[in-house]
Amino acid sequence: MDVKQKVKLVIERLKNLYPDAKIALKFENPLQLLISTILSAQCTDERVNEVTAKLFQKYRTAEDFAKASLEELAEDIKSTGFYQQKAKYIKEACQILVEKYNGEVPKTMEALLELPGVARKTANIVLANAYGIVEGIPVDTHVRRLSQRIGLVKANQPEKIEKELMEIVPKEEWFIFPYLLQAHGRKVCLARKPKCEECVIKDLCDAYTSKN
DNA sequence: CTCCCGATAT
DNA sequence: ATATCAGGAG
Repeated sequence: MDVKQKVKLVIERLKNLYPDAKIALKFENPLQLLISTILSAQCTDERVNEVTAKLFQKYRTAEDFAKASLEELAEDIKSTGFYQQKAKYIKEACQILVEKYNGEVPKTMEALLELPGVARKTANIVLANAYGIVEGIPVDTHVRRLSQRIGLVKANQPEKIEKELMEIVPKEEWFIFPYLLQAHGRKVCLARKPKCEECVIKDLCDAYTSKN
């Protein structure tokens, strides 16, 4: 089957299965989304939401984070893992926001990529969910795993995977696509033990059809 | 490529 | 015990 046709069927079936698929991180403004997304590296969204519920009470503006004690900030985000790195990223990124962007989160890919701790995946998420600007497809661990298992892409590096996906996923689906794969990745197409028998797209999946 | 790194599932 | 969780920097 043509890979573009396959993508359309995958999207159609997953939309039907997960009609409410959307970002799982809780945020009230672009700054909160930026911080949450940085924290979400190698950590479940659920835990990030637990941490940010308290964090965003304590730190309300980019200035608050920029002025924060590194040790204290690290302690505040400890349970998300990689806490020393993430604390530095957040503090330094917010210092840049204060100095260059009047304390606001910039709206361009170029400006976002200059922030420490922010690469394409994080930038794509912030642009799309805070500003409605869809320039690409954020490739996280779920998007990568499912895209490879199903056989939508051949590449291994996130940036190459994103490029391949942008060529086969219709642009109007770029926004919803990663959330559909994330929902399916968390409920059915698990990393360690995928529940292939209850999967609604197993007939389209290379990993499944090659084993059965 | 390695390092950062706590919490949970298996 | 080990793999994995909305990654990114050096």
